[in-house]
Amino acid sequence: MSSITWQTVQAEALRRIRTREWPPGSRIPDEAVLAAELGCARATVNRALRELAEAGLLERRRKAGTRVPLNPVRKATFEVPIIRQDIEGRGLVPGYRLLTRAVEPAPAALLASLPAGSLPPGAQLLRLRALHLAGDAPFCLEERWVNPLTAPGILVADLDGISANEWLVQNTSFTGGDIAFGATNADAETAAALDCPPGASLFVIDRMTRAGEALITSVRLSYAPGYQMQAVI
Amino acid sequence: MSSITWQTVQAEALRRIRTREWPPGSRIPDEAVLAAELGCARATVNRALRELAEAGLLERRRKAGTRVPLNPVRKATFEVPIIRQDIEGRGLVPGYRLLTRAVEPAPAALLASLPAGSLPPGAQLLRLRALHLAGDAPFCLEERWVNPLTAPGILVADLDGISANEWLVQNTSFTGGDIAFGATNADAETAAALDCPPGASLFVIDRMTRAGEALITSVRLSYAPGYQMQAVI
DNA sequence: AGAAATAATATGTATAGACATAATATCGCC
DNA sequence: GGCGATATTATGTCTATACATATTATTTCT
Repeated sequence: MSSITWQTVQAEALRRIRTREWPPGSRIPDEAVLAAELGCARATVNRALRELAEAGLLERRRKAGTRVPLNPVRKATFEVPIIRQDIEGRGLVPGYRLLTRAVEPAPAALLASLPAGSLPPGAQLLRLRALHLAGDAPFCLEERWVNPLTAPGILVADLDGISANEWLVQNTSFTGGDIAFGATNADAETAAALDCPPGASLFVIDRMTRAGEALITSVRLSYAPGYQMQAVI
Repeated sequence: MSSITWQTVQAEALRRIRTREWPPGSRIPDEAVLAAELGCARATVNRALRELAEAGLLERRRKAGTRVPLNPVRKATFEVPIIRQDIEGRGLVPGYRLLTRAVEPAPAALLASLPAGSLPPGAQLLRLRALHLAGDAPFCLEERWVNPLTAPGILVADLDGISANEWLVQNTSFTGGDIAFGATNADAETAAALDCPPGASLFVIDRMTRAGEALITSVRLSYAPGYQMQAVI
């Protein structure tokens, strides 16, 4: 029909940014002007530019207009797959083994890393250690604390066959959380579990999820040496 | 006025997903139905649900309707800051030191990791090794290959005071790339540069950016022990 | 001059209506 | 029953218009 889609407009805007027809730091024409120039409605231009702004390629402010940032802060998006799906996606057969299971008071190290109010004083948490396998090889060691108050049913759930993460995804509703990536040298216990030399460099994900203010679960995933996590820019 | 914004609709949809009023696997009401129920236009519902689908919390297909996925693949977005800004954001004073600079043929290891056509046969690349400092402490070792064909001017650029990354961001236009995170044990040379024990576990980012098919730059960033990268879910 | 009130303006968003598109369901035919 | 053509349907998108909102520019007042 009109053949001018928001994708068309977006591509054209991208082209002008990349060719420096719109140089870094400069202000670009108003939506209304672009709409007239490109022959489409302002809403179409709006959608195109809004998405570019969300991606960090433009900066928009009411009344001040739209500018090409001098130092674009590019945003990358990555998917946080369930480990089983991650393994399957690599063409391997996923396995899961629960190593230890206990109910313990929250350790000081965990309490220190949480904002106040995440846990009631003296809270008892479910502590899990489990190993994810890819084929016959260890893939990832999971060390997890679960708050039974926000994950009711976890204490009686059968976690021998299903990963706690999958149980939580299906049975709780989190409203937020954060995630951090890092690296650490394998300690003796971890090395034994992952069947790698002590001191080997492991990719580590620390993840915390909340329901409102309250902690649902905190987990550290230590991946076997060589693991890489991919993302697109 | 109407007071029903797309954010309102989105929040309500999120609530229904979280409370399992819309259980995993189920199909949710059509846009038109929701619009009537909530008292807004279909376009408003569309924007709310579209964003949830982009975040992985809903699955939408024409004619088939909208469903709550059984296994939501949550997507997390993180910002890829310029290292200098990363250091400043941690409240430290950034520093930069160019260690070595040479023009060499592309090494086999790099060629192997690139798709065919990324580089002409026998291409000469600029090889850089540089150290980023936070205060007086080493922060990150940068090992980079730059393709002068897609980064014209790089061979005569003054890279002693400015990071090659910043030069590239300001002087080239990339159309895509990919990024991978991993961990590795510090080799002797890297350990010396980062002032850490050999074998220490380092967080590593491998990043490649392209202009169309052609390589612009490939870089490995090895962060000093203890570095963590944060993201929000 | 400096501060406070006011006007102007670009983006942000809502709406109703229309058509496009992809996927599914149904019908007719062999 | 199986297959292919056709109808149906939910989402995807564009348009024109209107009003909201944040921010900047201007004017007015002291």
